[in-house]
Amino acid sequence: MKSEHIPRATIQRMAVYIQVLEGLARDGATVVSSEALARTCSVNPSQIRKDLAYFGEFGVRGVGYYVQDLITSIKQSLGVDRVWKTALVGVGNLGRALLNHREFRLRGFHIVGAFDCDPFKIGEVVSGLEVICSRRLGEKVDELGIEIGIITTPPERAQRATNYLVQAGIKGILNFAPARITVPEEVSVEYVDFFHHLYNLAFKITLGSQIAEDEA
Amino acid sequence: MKSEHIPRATIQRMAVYIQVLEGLARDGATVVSSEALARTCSVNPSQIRKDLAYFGEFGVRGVGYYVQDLITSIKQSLGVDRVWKTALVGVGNLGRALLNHREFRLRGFHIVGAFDCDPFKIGEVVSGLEVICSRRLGEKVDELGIEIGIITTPPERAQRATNYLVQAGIKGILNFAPARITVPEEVSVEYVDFFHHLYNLAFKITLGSQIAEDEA
DNA sequence: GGAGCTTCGTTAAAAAAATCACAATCTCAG
DNA sequence: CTGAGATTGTGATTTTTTTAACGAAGCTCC
Repeated sequence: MKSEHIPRATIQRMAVYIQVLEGLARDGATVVSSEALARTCSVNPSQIRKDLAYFGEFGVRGVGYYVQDLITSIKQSLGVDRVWKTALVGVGNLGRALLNHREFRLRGFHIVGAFDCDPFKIGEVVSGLEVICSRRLGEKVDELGIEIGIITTPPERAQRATNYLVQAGIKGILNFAPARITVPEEVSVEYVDFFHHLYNLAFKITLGSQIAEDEA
Repeated sequence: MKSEHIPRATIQRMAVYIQVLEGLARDGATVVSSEALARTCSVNPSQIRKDLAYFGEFGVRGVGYYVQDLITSIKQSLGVDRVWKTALVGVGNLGRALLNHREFRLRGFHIVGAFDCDPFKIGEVVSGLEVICSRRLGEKVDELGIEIGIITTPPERAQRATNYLVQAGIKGILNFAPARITVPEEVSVEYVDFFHHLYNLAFKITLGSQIAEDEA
């Protein structure tokens, strides 16, 4: 099929598929059917086939999908079959935790610069990286070939960090700060907000008990 | 309206509305129209009115929404107008960062227990909490009135942590481990996965440059 | 107190997404 | 080499979600 417009929801699910497929690969599975994969991901089998069809034909009729090949194909399709260099802005609790998080490197996202505007933090070495003044983002982004910025500042400093990153010519931002940020159209933003998820959870739990009460 | 079924997407947006409204409140705004709110959230004004209508009538025709009242109403609707007690399982880098994260308490999510299965960590005090053996989750969940579990273990230990939490009678789980977990139907799960967001970002950036190339 | 302006809540229409259903095609056994 | 069984890819259908349109309702100013 290889369609033009790909639903946002599809992309989101692709990441889930990768996660599950990698688990299957660890467990030694070589082939998986859309039905089996669907069960683990809690989606409809047709959904999976349709999602994959947006990117190409990866399956074998009568057989299913070869796990390793599918992982590779999906990663290629998403553009995560290569190394992405990132800069982290805001070396607080969360920032430090992310800098020490091995998984980033494992998944091809290399944090190659750590930035902060606090003079007491500048010069400190965290996880092998010297903390650099945020004002120097421009030169460093060029020098190190950074494409993605990770914001872990407090909310009130998120927009300033954004501005530095945008000015430096970054292409995408992963924002952990609990604040909306504004960027020019050509820059992509993704928000990671624990509280969104906690709110969802609280709502589901509250609703669940409400329904239970109604039924009783 | 006060409808039965509320779209998942609506709930997700509610969290965004709260975030933006709290920003507006900080800036001293007392009233906001659906149109103004929509612009900041990058959604359609009708969308906002419809989303809010699922929960009740919060606006005043000809005026808009009173910011503080709306925040309160939304929080009530979502069930986050109270304290939720949570337990964190997995005191690694990320776990420590979350334990030290003031924002949790601020938003009504109190982490009242820290658990780990590593004997070297048990007994250690992190952010005022003594790390307790994961096996003792059952007694502690009861004793402390914990309703939500936060998993920050490595992926291979996520299911075990889940089992302890489920057995302890937890109602919801926020899973930071990059692995799918299985739970009984009555337990809700939310996944926080940075890499899902990074994958989305990578895809958007890749696609963006592809389109640019096509157009050029 | 009422005309005019504004903005909500809600119904109707449009668009998008998910699901179904089945032809196409692959494997494998005999 | 053929037929049975399995499972994909995709067009058709259904469901859900989003957007548009408009009547109802409140404020302001005369």
